Amino acid sequence: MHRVGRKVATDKGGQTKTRILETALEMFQQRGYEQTTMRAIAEGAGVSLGNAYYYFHSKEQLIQAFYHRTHEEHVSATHSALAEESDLKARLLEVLRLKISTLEPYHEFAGVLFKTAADPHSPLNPFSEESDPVRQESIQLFQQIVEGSKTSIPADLKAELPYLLWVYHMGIILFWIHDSSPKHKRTYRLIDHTVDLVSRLIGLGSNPLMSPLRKRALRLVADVRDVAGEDLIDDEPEDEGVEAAEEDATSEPTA
Amino acid sequence: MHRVGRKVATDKGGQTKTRILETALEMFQQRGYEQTTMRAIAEGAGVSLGNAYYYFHSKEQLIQAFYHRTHEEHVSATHSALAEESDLKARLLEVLRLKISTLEPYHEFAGVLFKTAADPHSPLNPFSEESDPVRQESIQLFQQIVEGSKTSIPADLKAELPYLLWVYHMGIILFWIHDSSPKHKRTYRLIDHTVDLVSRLIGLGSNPLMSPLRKRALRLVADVRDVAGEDLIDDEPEDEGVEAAEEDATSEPTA
DNA sequence: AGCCTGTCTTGAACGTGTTCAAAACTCTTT
DNA sequence: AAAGAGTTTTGAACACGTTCAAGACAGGCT
Repeated sequence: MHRVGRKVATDKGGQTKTRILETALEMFQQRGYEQTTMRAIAEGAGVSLGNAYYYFHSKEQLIQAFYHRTHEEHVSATHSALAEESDLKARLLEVLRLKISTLEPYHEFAGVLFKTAADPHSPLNPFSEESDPVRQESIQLFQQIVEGSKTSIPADLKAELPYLLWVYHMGIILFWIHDSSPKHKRTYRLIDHTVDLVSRLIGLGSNPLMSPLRKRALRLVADVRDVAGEDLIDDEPEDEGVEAAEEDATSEPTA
Repeated sequence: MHRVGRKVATDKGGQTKTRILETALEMFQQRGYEQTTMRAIAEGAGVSLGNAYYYFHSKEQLIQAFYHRTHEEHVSATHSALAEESDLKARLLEVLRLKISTLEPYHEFAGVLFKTAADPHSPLNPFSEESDPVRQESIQLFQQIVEGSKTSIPADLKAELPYLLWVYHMGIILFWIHDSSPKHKRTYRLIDHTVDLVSRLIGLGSNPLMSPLRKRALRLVADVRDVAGEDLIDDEPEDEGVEAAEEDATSEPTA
């Protein structure tokens, strides 16, 4: 409990752990996720089946480890570009492109990434409280993109932007997974077009005239961000939930 | 091969099939998806394990059957409202609310619905060619909403709108799955707010002044809609895919 | 040296989704 | 009736993810 550095000298455990992960990723890359069995991974890494489970509580956890690792690769690949460029649009563009090229070797396998990300209990899920470190870290990168840029953005939007961009980037990845065009041209094109669109939207949203609309939209986003959270009861509990719509502040009919 | 009506008289097969589905849904509702075993379903339906697989090739297929069934319930629940109301916003609002209330009994279990929907090979996946009848039918409902409304909408937008609304409605469901507020108040509130937003956007997009922006956006949507499709090669194959961005027609800088 | 308390490793077992060859059934035709 | 051609049903077997009790392997302590 008190003594810390004991295994630190050799770190046998850590070594086996990475050996297992390494083997797993390699096999995932070649045979795909479903085709790769835990037994095969264990054998490939030269350990027993039970031992693999000692380090990774489930097969799914290997995916998270994968996501974490590629995330770190991405961050370091992104480092120099973020240091030089200060234009928000250019930063975003570069970061997204690098994300795709980082994931490149795993295109075949990456499908499962989303199958698990959509799972309500997965930490990669866009909703539910963002307690998980993986997601936090991932969102932080987009915070850096925003913070480090010269573009001036209203405080409220600036606060929500990292999360929004993260969701956007997840969408790009989802597209890429299905993109079977040569060299994933369509994905890169989509990035070009949407980054342009997004940066325009940010510009628009920063316009003082847009303030009321922006505030309205941001309230919505904040509301959506963590559904799993508290059970806010700001209304009388007597309510069918299916017939209270025609009252609303801050709204004037348009259509 | 030539004779058609043989089993039609008794339809023994069909009966067992629905019996199995019925049992499955009931069990899913009570014990959840993972907790419910195929063996339990078979036993509950009074058939052998192998027989259950004769009618449903996989456990996942039961989810699709579930989706299909609730979709039909939803359609019929929606029928009268769509006949009476002609305002687009009101139509959309009602249809979404009814969707949630139709799914209501399956809130606990519905999580897996999305776990599979995100799977690249699932027919519920928003991308990949929409060859599947389930999704087609589902989108058709939104087409009815649009077609049957008095609101005037530009043709190009009108064409893409059903798909867009379908994706939007999937988002609402995803939110609802995570919504643990009493009576799913937050979901109904989200519907109110977003429907308002969406209908305004449609109004905006129908404004002649917005034509260029709308066209641009719609091109993007059409491009996204079916990624799995053709491998369009409209460029020279010599390209790294990571450095062609600063050329673009139909765009004037804004920010 | 011998214990002791942790970490690490093993192999067998369990439960579950899925497959399949063979049996049972049903209706039509001879 | 009997034979034949579907269709439906069965039960056993397989593969895989996961669990767990037990053992092996470290140090550090007396």
